[in-house]
Amino acid sequence: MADRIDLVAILGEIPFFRDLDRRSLQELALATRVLSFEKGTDLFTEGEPCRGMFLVLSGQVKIFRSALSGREQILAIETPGAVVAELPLIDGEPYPASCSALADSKLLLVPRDAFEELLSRKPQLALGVMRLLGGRLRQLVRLVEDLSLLEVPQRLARYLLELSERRGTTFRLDLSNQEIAARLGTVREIVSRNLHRLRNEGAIAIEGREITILDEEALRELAEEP
Amino acid sequence: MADRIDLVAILGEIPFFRDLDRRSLQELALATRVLSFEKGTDLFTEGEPCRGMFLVLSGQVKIFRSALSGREQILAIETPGAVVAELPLIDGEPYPASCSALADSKLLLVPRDAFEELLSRKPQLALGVMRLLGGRLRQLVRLVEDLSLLEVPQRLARYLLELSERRGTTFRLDLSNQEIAARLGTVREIVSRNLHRLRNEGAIAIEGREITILDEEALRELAEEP
DNA sequence: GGGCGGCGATGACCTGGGTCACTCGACCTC
DNA sequence: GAGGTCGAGTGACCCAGGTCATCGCCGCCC
Repeated sequence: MADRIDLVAILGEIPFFRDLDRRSLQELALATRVLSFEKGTDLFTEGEPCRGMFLVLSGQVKIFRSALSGREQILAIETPGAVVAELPLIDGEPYPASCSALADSKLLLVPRDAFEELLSRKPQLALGVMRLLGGRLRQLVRLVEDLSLLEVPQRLARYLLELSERRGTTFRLDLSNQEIAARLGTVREIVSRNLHRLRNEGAIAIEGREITILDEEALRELAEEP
Repeated sequence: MADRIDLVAILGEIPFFRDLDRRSLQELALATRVLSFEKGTDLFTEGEPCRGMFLVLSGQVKIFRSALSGREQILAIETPGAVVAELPLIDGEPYPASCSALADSKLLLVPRDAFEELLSRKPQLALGVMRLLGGRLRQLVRLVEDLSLLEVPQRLARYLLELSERRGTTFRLDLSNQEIAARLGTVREIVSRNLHRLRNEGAIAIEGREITILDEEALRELAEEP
């Protein structure tokens, strides 16, 4: 029961459930289930029919597409508070990408029918979904631009700048080179080499997985288009 | 006046205006303006604040991001009946990409405030917008996958298959190599070479800008991941 | 009719970055 | 403490595809 109370509070925090009345939140909470995933396990796979949408409670998950060759491209990494897989839920199509846990994670599963029922009763919910999709769309447009119009060193520089913006001038890489590569659209070795190139040029310092931005200006310069 | 009647009919055809009542359609039509763009002219540029959303009446427009180098990546090509630039309209942010006319085109401009006003009065409109955004999102996920996980010959093969699906086994390329390249994420020369490679392998025939698919099986094979 | 601009084709060249093959160190387990 | 696993680092090699330069065709406009 204490559990249930928590859920209502948590649901209320999600941007697009925020202005739902308490009663609806409670009903929604009841339809919902907490699932745990160990690091490395799949939540769902591209093409699978949709079970429902997830809400990240703890941990971290990646959304990605993978090639037969084994290479994969990460579309997004989601942390607590984020919603995952709302898209198949609204159009009824299969999941467009796969999702797996980057760390041990707990997710709340919102089953499809519960959400649909709620949506039909509270059409203003669609406004929130709309904004969420809008955000994703902008993110993907940026990704497309990176992949198509920039070279790897620039993508890496942008990635590091992004991290330092959120976590200060010195921070630790919480992803393996493998995963950074999957995010940037390249392979492990190239990430390694380019990190060291940046170090040799004096732009950053590396100690284990700790990165310190030494010359932000240089990084920004590098992050510009050619 | 005849003009006005037409607009109502046209608006009614758009998926997410379809179940709007006649009165709202008429009001919307009144707020709206038809604009003409010559081939090659810009409708808007990335980063610009949003004037409103467009509805393609005739012609064809491309949505793209461009690099300083002059290279560009086409995100989508929109034909009559399609809606363009709904995203900045719903989140209030600037246009995320540029848009220009691939052919002489007429577009209907739906000003931001008219749409917002309508949306707030008819929240179920958001359902349609939601579906529209969902479609775009799927499209972009596919684009990301193509760019990151496939090589140019595969992208080209997929592109040709896509065209032939819509227009039969023989069709004409209505885009220049330049633009096909921008769509596939490469450059003009590479498109030219790969088209001829496909011809040499007997998969297609080329006569000017007419393409005939000779060996669909081979094309499909090539379009597979490596 | 001659000159010009746009587009496609094509050869020569270059290089970013992907692939392969190892090595090394950290950590875990038996 | 031997062996196994996992991730990082690195050198050697290679090739898809991007760049540059040139040519030829067609249509258009003085």
